[in-house]
Order: sequence, then C-alpha cells, then structure tokens
Amino acid sequence: MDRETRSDVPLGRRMPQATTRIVVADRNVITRVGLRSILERNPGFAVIAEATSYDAVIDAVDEHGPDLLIIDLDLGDDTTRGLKVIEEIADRYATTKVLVLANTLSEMIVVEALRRGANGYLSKDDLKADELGKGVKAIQDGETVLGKGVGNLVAHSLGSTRQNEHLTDREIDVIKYVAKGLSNKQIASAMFISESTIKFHLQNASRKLNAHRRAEIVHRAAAAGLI
Amino acid sequence: MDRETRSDVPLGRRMPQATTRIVVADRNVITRVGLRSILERNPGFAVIAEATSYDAVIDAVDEHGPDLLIIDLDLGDDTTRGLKVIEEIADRYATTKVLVLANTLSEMIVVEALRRGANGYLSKDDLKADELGKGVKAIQDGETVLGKGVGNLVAHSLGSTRQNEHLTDREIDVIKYVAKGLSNKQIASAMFISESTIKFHLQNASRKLNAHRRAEIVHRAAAAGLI
DNA sequence: TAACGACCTAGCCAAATGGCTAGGTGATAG
DNA sequence: CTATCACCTAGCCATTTGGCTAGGTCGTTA
Repeated sequence: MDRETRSDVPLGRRMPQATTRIVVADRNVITRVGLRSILERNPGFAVIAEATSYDAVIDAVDEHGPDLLIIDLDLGDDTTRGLKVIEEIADRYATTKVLVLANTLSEMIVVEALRRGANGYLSKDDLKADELGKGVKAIQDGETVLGKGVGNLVAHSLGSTRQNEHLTDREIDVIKYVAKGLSNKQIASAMFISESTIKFHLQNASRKLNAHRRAEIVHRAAAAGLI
Repeated sequence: MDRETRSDVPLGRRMPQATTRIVVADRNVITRVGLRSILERNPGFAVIAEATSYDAVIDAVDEHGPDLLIIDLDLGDDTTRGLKVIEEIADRYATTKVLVLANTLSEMIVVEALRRGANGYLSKDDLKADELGKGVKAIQDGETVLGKGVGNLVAHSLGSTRQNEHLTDREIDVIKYVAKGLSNKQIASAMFISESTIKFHLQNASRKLNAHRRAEIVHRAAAAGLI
C-alpha cells in the first residue's frame, strides 16, 4: 500500500536480493487474495501492490519497479491489450520479470506472450499451491516457466509452419458481428463497408485461425479470448 | 477435517449458531485459498472442507453437513452436472445453504441454479472482498443474495415469456460439432443419424437460445458454459 | 523508392444453411 | 391410458456461405 517499501529492503536478510517484490494483477479480488496468501507463505516473497486494470499495471510497475509482475491476461475486454502491456514492461524494465497466469490456454496467446517477453506462463486451473512458489523462484533464477499443458502448446507452435498470424482489428470486429448472428450483408451495413470486404476479412481470419466455417471462427476466437 | 466438529459448537459464542461451517468447492487452488482467506477474516466463519470435483462436493456435504456450500459451477466439463448437484443438495440437506460463485454470467445458468435451490449467486469478477462476508451472513439469515448484474438477469428472465427451455443432451452434442466447423452432413455421419435430424436439433437449439445463425448458437452456448 | 501490411471491392459458382411443414418412435410421468 | 418429452426423418426453397481469382488505396517501414 505505501509506495516506498523499497527502502526497507536493505535491512532484510543477508543476501543481495533478500525479498522478491511482487505486483499482482487480476481483476478478481478472490484470486488476488489467494495469490497473496499463497505467495506470502514464503518469507522471501512480498506482494507490494495489486492492480485490477491494464492502466493500473503500468502505473504500479512504474511506481514500484517490482522484481516480478504476476498478471492475468483478462483485465479488460481486449486480450491483445494485455499482450501489449507485457511487451511494454519487458521493454522498459529489464529487471522486472513477468509471469502470466491464465484461466484458459490458447496457443496464440501463450506464444505471443512469451514472444513479447513473458518469463512464465501458468494455467490457474492446473496449478498446485506449491508450484506457484517454485515457479516464481525459477523465474527469479532466470528460467522460463511453463505450466502443465503450456509446454505442449509452445512445442506445437514451433513445429507448425505458420507463425504468429494474428488477427487484425478489422477481422476481430467482423468476427464479433458474426458471433452475434449477423449475415455478411448485415455486417456490411453495420460497418459501412461492402459485403465483399466482410467476406475478405472472414477468409483471412479463417486462414489465420485454421477454421473453415464461421461457427468455428467464432469458437476459436472466443477460446483465444479475442472477442 | 475431522467430521464431528459440530459437537464443538455449543461452547462457542452465546448465540445458537456461533460458527458458520462452510465447504468451498472450486477446481482452482488460488480461488480456494482466496475464499478461505477472505472468509476467515470473519471469526464467525470456518471453512471446514474443500472440494475440487462434483463427486467430492457430494462427499464433503455428506460427511460434514455444513451450514453453507460455496460452489463454482465449473468443476467439470458439464455445467448441467453442477446444476444437478445443487438440486441434490438442496433436496437432501435442508439446513445446508448453497451459494454459487460464477466466473461468467449466463441467464440460463443463473435461473436454473436458483430454481433448483441455490440461495445466492455472485459473480467472482464483480465481487468486492467485503461483499462475500455480507452475502454469507445474509444467506444465513434466510435471504437470497444476488450479486451485481445477476438481479437484472433474473428480472429479465421473469419478464420473458419463455421459461427454462434448456438444451437437450443431443442438441449440445450437435452444437459441439458445429463449433468444430463441421457441416450438417459431416455431423450426421459422425453421429450416425440423418442430416435432417441435425437440422432438427439445430432448429430447436436456435429457438431455445434465441439465435438464428449457427455461429450465434455456438457463441451463446459457449458463453453459457454448455460446450 | 519500393516493399509491405492493413484495408477495401467485385464477381463467380457449388455447397451449406435457415426456416418451414409434416410426419414418425419409444420411454416416462401423471 | 394418455400426454409429454426427447429423439428421429423427409422434402421444399430462398438465402447465405465458402472458396476462389483479380484487382484497388493508403500509410509505414526498409
């Protein structure tokens, strides 16, 4: 809560980095309390700030310069915003590690998060209580931590030929309308562009998501947290 | 942990029910720890057991006969299973109240949960830390607690003419195939029934979900946690 | 300047879908 | 015994869709 906790650190234990100073970002208060509770079972960890929005994450990191940011990529409507935040923090704060905690696993999100500088990616549901502490320690030692199931996704992604084909803003807009059950003609009216363009965007989205039907596009985009 | 904790109760405070004995059911360890931590800030609450599956919920309630079950309806693949569990507990244990904690809000799930005997329904994301304790107390006083946004859903449901039209198993099966991008013909082959039947199920699902396109069916069913 | 990516448009055609009516069976509950 | 429900099938027809080729503009970046 008080911002200058950093000045306390020197009088900690005898080692150079006595305490791992952590910022927790999750919109869910239960999760924040749970994380704090689990982490602080380890005397070497201190949760110095919490954030519930992407803006608050940036502010908290600016203010505290923590050793670790534990972040859920579901702080807002737009998951890609979360990816940008990770990239920004990785770029600007070399000493701040980033651990992503996800509710759902999507190959695209995992790969993008790691590519942009995340040091770890854990699935909330598969997590055991002791794994969190171990993961944090491993990250502090410079390792990259991938939770159960996450490694497979990454391996699969490396094996596949196509890389990082992420949806454009426009494609996502169209998919949102599709999810609402509109026809291409109706979407064209709503977006003030021609039906041809709707089909164009959907064709591209199909390719990128490896889907062949609009129902599948919607399902995959939803699973990836893009809509 | 020990099952006859109830015998301790009389030497508690002076009131009849000194301690509210709570079972927490959530597959996510972070959430369980968080709930325990938040609840136990109040000396009148004791979390006496945790469960991570629907079967374990039944076992825990059988064993402890708690005053309150706090349950997430996402303990398995099938949300309707959670509804059945609520119904079973409400039927068999009149003294055990049920509070549902949901990640996402779906009108159908909310209405069904309450209809089957849940005493409260809160959204995890919208929850403030103090609201949980207040909600538990209110439920113990016999009130029904609906979180922010939940009340609207219920009101909306009461106002609508169609009630409780839930999808059948078969309809859900078909929708799962649709979500994977299969055509009606392909689904018919996979399910060993005629294409006409696939269309029949989808027509019925459309009506029940108030959707008019298969993409919308998939989206709504996914949002409701049905697939 | 050239290349690139995001965006926009057009037209073609086979296949799939949605919306409808009109039937059937078997199991189960009142 | 009958009503109800879940499930299954058939056919019709207008509309939508997927998949394709073949163009265009604009702004940014190499």
